[in-house]
Amino acid sequence: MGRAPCCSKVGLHKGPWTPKEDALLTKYIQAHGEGQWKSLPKKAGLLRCGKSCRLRWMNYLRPDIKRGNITPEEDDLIIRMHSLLGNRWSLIAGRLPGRTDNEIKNYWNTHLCKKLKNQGTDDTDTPNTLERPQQEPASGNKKKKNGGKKKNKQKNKGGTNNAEPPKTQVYLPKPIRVKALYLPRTDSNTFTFDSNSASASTSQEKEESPLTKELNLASEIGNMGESDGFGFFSEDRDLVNASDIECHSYFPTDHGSLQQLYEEYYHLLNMDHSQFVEMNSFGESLLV
DNA sequence: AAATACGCCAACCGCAAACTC
DNA sequence: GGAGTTTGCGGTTGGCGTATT
Repeated sequence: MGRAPCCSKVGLHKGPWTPKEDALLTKYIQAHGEGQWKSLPKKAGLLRCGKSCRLRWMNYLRPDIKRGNITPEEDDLIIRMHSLLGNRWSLIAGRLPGRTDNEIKNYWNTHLCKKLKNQGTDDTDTPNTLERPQQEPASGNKKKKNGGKKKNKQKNKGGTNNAEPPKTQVYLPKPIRVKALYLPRTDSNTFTFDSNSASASTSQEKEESPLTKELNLASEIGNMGESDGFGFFSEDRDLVNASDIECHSYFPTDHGSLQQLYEEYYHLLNMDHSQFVEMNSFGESLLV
């Protein structure tokens, strides 16, 4: 028996969020900040599980979410980042300010998958330079509930396509959790976020990572300073109201600079295999 | 106009990493 | 160091809207 679903508690709402719930959640987070997802629903007066609240906030309610169509530049970047990183949606999303991993994942599965297949590129499974260690069929034993309505969308994702010859395994930085910026809270915290503390905590991170330094350099070169940018792997997503916050952007939002960063990625990930040991720590460092 | 097929995307689920004690 | 808890990620599903028959 697996563990019980997190939302199995009697009385918890599931399914689409109502405007009222949205308002409650938004109001609570604006007052108290993100985090404490487990206890948040209770405190906010929501009959939802914490996970559901987090998801709703991250994917829909955050004020910095960019709505609207994916631009051709973003489209292009997603394709190329995916070719390097595979299904690391959160990492890819981290390069696209205002886009969420869910959005990119959906976009990939609905648009780009087809597009690439039509082009014969079929980059739908694995990165062309790297492969996730021990990449397994992600959900081979998951039951399919709705026997039939769906058309086996993305069924063979992740290597269930058995007959494929074994690919050369190359080091890939193991998928890591993209950690949100830590925001110190106090009891009376009203979730104001001053730029000094923001840059203090992030500069700390910068100092720890050689690649981050490089990327910061790239950022400086590449027209930095927009207030709506996200951090690289630190994801300044704790920003509740971007308009209130002056925050350094480590990464560019314009396509030219994204291109530059992509090239850095590409270079990094295509290093000679003999350098992988070194790259291991190097790669790890950029994911911290 | 009705039925069916398909596309899209918000939300759920399970797993595992990170954190806390 | 280990157990328990919390958080984040990626895969998958369900349901609504639109297109096609």
